Amino acid sequence: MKVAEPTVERLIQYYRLLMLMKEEGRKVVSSLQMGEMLGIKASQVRKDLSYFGEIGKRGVGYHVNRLCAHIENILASPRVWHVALAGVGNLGTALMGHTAFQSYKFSVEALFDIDPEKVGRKVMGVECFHSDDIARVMEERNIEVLLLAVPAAAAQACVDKAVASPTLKGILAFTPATVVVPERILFYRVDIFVELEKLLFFLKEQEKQH
Amino acid sequence: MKVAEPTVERLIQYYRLLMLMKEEGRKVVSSLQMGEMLGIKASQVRKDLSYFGEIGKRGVGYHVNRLCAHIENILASPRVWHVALAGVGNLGTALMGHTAFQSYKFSVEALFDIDPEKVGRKVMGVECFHSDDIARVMEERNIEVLLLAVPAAAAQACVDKAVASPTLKGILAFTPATVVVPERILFYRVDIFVELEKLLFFLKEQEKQH
DNA sequence: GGGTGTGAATAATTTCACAGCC
DNA sequence: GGCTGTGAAATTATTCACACCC
Repeated sequence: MKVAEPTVERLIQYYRLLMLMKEEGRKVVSSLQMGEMLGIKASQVRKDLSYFGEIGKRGVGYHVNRLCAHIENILASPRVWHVALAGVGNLGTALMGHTAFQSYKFSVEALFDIDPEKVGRKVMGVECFHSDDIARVMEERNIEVLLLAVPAAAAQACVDKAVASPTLKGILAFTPATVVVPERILFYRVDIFVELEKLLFFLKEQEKQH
Repeated sequence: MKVAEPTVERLIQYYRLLMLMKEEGRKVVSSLQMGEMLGIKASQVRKDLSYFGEIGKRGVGYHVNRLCAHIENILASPRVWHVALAGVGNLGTALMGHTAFQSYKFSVEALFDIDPEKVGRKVMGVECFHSDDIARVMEERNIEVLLLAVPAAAAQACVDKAVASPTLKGILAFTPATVVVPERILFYRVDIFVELEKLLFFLKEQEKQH
């Protein structure tokens, strides 16, 4: 069955919320309550959850533990993905240090940078290689996902090197740079400045209506 | 006229691309060429641009400088927004240090943290206050936008304090934490881990089809 | 020929509304 | 009475296809 991207995005949010509720010892939750906490309509919550079978109880709601396990199962990885991080600057370090980055779904198998201070060292327990060796190291270590946290000017060159490794399947970029990626590679982007621009734009629009 | 969010998002991308082309001295570009560089269909590019009047030339394409100025005008701020950054950790510092953060559209008027090492000091030229004083400082300095880069556990408390300032109009959050925000506040989120989860999810789905 | 602008068609996504069950 | 599950309706967003202009 094919699942739409907005649905996946919300499932992840439901899952996070349910984990919190689980910790609090909460047993049952309704679609309305979940929706209110996440800014989503109750009907949307129910629709999303209904794609994967009848998991709630009519007149009652959803059993927190059960729903949690259910979503976990939907989102589960068949195996641990090998990922690499290119760009061990402030942003890269912030990512690596983040608790949510300690996931059982992937393991960081290599770092890449061009700073001689970092190349050859281990940073947070992971070996750092020179960016020139991206293709070789990625292939050797069977790395499937590249996290791109390099400066904008270096982004395209990095991608071109990574794409040379037949193991590469997906890229998650943190750069505002425009990069061209072959069709076969899944490409996602987290763009802080686009979001900020959008926020300012709609703030302006809002203001226009007095 | 109301502009849809996906359109605004793409306009920002067109703008970035055009800036690069401008630097390269390129004079003219077609919707097909822009689309190819951004992974967007040519018809989508044309539709987006047509919302704001006829700016291209049939049989020729778009004049780079002219289109650039045109989009700049659409996205322009009526004034400089006052923003504050809560959470001066690795991520916050990475943000502040980023070149794209030096924008004429907003100015960072205050930082907030709870680390005594930082409170009372200036970090990258901006005063850092204790998070307890968020409401007061935001009101004093007429701060309209809060960038939230605090740890997940502190996010809701920070928002609650910020919301107490009548000057607050929008929040851009970098935390995966679920936070509840009043309706009147524009809320945007940049969620690295959601994007990573989505990437892994669709990688898995792709793999399922052998 | 080449490329825009745009109404119409299609596709994707959300919301409604209500039957059905606890 | 309360809340889920879900077709149908509504809304939103994308893509097509072609008239029109350079």
